Amino acid sequence: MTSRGPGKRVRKAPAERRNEIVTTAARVGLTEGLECVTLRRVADELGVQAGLVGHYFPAADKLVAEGFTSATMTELDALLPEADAADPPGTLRSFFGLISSTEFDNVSRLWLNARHLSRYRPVLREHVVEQELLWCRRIERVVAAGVAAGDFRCADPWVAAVRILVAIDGTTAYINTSTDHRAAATGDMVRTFAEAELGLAPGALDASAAG
Amino acid sequence: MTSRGPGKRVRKAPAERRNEIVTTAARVGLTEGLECVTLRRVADELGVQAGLVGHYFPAADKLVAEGFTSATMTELDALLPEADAADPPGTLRSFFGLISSTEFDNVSRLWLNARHLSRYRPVLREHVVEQELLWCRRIERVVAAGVAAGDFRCADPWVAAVRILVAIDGTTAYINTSTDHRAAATGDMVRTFAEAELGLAPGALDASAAG
DNA sequence: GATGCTATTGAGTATGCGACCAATTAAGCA
DNA sequence: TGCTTAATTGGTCGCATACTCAATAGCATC
Repeated sequence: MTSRGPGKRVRKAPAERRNEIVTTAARVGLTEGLECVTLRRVADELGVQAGLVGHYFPAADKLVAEGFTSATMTELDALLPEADAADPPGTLRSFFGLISSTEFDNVSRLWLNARHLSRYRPVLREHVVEQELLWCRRIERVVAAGVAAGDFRCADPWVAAVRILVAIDGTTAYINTSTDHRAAATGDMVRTFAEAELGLAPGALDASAAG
Repeated sequence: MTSRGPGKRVRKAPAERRNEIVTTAARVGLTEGLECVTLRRVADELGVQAGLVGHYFPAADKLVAEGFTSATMTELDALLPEADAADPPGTLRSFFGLISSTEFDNVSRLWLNARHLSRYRPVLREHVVEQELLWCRRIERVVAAGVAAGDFRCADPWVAAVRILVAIDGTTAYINTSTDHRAAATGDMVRTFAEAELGLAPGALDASAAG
């Protein structure tokens, strides 16, 4: 839909152009996979020539990596807004509710994608490691706040955050294969695991439960 | 090392040739990644022309899928031999010992690789789903045997097997990225989770412990 | 309105992939 | 021993990628 006639040029400020390139890369990466984030694909999406994208990203790896970071930062802010410090149990209830909906599927695919691709692309790997730490710290902060408020009970918020993320990544690992076969066994696994890890009663973090 | 002079032909029985092609694909896929399993790469490895591999696998997807299956079947037999039905706790102790060694890293990478690649390759996906079920059933059998012998206590061996695998896949998800950052928090997570799931005392499945 | 800077084009190179195929030749069989 | 079959060769083609670069043209400034 972003099509102009051939030859017609739209000249933009470098910062703006670069920004829309990264945003496009993020969208393509999130919906179709990081392998589809190519100079041509992003250029087509924006209705410009591939050479232009190549001008802003002389190494395509960097484009993929920045697209990934852009996508995950946006998603994290939607899942765990940095703003609300009050009511840690409510924050986690909302969080577990969101990640168990099908809208989170593309995010699961993106993480799986990025973690595998990091095997071959060092630039991407650095970004993935940084985002993993960022996500973990964001959860850690909520846990720590809950512990301080007397809502949660756990020895080490960092360890709890790591383990909760491990549980999440374990259940989402099957997003492209046998998700359905396992739904019965893993449906509430992450939430109940988190409740146990935080010294809560079963169901305490259930978003769909009354309360 | 598998180099012959140019033009020299070695004619083999179709079954034998096909078998060594699949075995080579498995090795390349396990050590370098399934993306490296190409007609040319496998042909070079065997010292034959690419056209020959294409003759046995008119669709390259099938080669990748069969290579994956070959690799995972071999690994599963090494981790959980079908033979030993006696001593379920001992079987699991050995299993957890093996998967926490660095020799299991390539297998972790392979699963991560295959689960992502399944997004784009339906033929591979079918094989991955089948292997996931196979691995799960193999664990389920050990759990069921342990329950029957009075060693373990759990409501549903299948559910327990699924959850143990989820824990494993969660911890191995970081194999290409920030494994080290998490080692402290996840080192014994799989084992202790399994012990809880099977109604065992902490450390009961520790291979390195005395006993 | 003219000028200079540079964002942007459009075509180029090189590499790797799967797929295809006629010619060759090794090996089994009559 | 000679014949037949088919495993194997050694190329080809089309397509997609990243990357390079001289030429072009939009925009701000004078």
